[in-house]
Amino acid sequence: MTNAEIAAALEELAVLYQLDGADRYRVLAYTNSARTIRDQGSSVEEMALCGEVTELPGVGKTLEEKILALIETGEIPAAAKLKEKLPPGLIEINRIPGLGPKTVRRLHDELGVNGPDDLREAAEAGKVRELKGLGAKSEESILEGLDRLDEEPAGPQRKLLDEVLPLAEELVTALREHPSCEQAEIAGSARRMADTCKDIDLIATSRDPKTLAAHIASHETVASAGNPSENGVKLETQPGIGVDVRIVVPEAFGNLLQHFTGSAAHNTVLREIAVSEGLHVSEHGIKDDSTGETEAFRTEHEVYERLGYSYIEPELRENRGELEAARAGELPDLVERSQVRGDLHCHTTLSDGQNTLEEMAAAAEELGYDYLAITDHSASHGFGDGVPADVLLRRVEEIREFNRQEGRIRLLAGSEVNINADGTLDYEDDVLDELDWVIASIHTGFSKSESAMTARMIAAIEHPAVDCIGHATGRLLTRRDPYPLDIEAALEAAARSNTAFEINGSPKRRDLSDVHARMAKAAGVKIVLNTDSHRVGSFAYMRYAVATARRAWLEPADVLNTGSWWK
DNA sequence: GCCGTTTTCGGCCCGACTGTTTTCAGTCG
Repeated sequence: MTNAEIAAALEELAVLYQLDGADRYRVLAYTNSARTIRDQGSSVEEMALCGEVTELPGVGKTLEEKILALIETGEIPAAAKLKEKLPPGLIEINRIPGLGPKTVRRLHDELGVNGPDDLREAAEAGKVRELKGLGAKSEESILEGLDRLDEEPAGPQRKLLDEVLPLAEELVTALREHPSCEQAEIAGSARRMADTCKDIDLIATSRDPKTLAAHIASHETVASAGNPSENGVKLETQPGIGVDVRIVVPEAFGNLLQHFTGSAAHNTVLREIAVSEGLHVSEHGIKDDSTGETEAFRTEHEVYERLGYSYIEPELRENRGELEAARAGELPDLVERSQVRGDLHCHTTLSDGQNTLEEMAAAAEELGYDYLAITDHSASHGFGDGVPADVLLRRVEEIREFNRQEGRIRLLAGSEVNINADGTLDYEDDVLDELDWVIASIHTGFSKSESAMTARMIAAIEHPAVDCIGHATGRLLTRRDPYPLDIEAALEAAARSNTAFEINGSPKRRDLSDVHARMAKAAGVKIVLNTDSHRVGSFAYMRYAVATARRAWLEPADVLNTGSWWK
């Protein structure tokens, strides 16, 4: 059972408890533990079976028992029991924005609503507005919510970071250009460079906040806007991405930025610790119990300093140990984009790329790189663009020829070799020996068992010609789950055989993930930051590879391509 | 349900907005 499946079961139980009217802190305990479990890189099932699951923060005896029952029987008895009492349709309507568990429960108890169909019927008959505390507006928004539920049965789709960031940057520029704006920044998950974002958070300071809010609400990308107020405005953009703009006075810019950068988990724990020290943290400032005064700060550095931490980079703010490390002065010196000296994964027109070798080389020179590995697909790659061994060897000659030119980027003759179903590679060893750089990747046969996939990958890792494993888990964010793989076993093998793993910077991959890349570092495996570019424009994806590396706490020394060509 | 340098009970982050109400509960981030 995967961590995601365990987390989903606990989240479902949290919703059921909520609908059942349970104490909110009990519900919170389930939600928090679900998040912790989803964030774990290694198998929580294994931890549970070894009796170690209570070592996870927020997981105690009761949760251990429920997780074990889930693993052994496929369900949690408490959840099964609640499901008999509460129709599954209630969980469904609980997803309607503005409809929380309390209201859902009342709709069930007082109107006999068991799901979306009942709810629609009751709303259309004007029954909902008769409930105390609900009125015509609530009824209307419920009907709208029901329509949207039909449109998006899987729930609101999170957007990839590269869909969100350019829009966020455009809007923040528009804010800065307004005369009443003093400062504006992107906050939220986009600033933390998360894999996906639900919406965009922008923050700004102004002496005339209402005017600034109205200004941004009239931006050309905005489809509709809420009421601009002193505190900001909510926007819905043409691409369907929601934007939350918050505005405060300049004196509290640091507090606001810290608050809205999050994550929720980071802020919650930060505030809990602060409370135990007599301090109350909010977006407006830090209130000190001993003086009763609230102090505002212009910068985040000052906010963290006041709370006893060194400055924590946004990418680290996920409650994954950064607060403890910041107290102890043990935060990593994170790798930066400017330290990357070459890209070691790209394709040309020889396989499925859109640009020629010369064009890719010139683009990499533009970026100031010292070297670029040309890694077209190998012999058996599907889609009719495989590269037979003799064609590859001619390409190697071409690259040697290129490298004889004075003053040009150093090209590495490489390949992205397919890992066959049996763990062998699809070029002969004598062909691989001609190459400077070999990435091995799995492109087919994702449906095998975990043990088969792991054995297959370890065979490739241990192949003496393989330098690096490409997009190791095969995940496509928001579209395809990773294939089953024992990542710990793979990393152990890689550490033994001195094989690197890439962080593939394509925004739809980000593979290795931040969690896995951090495990790689702990296992002593070197990381390569790559773009897997199929056209010159995609070299810009290095930004996302670096972002994942930073979220994985990687320092320059953990990343091979911060150095000169070493082979 | 979890947790502990206020430790085995009694707490548990903070504030804005919405829709409904004349002071607030529920929801959201």
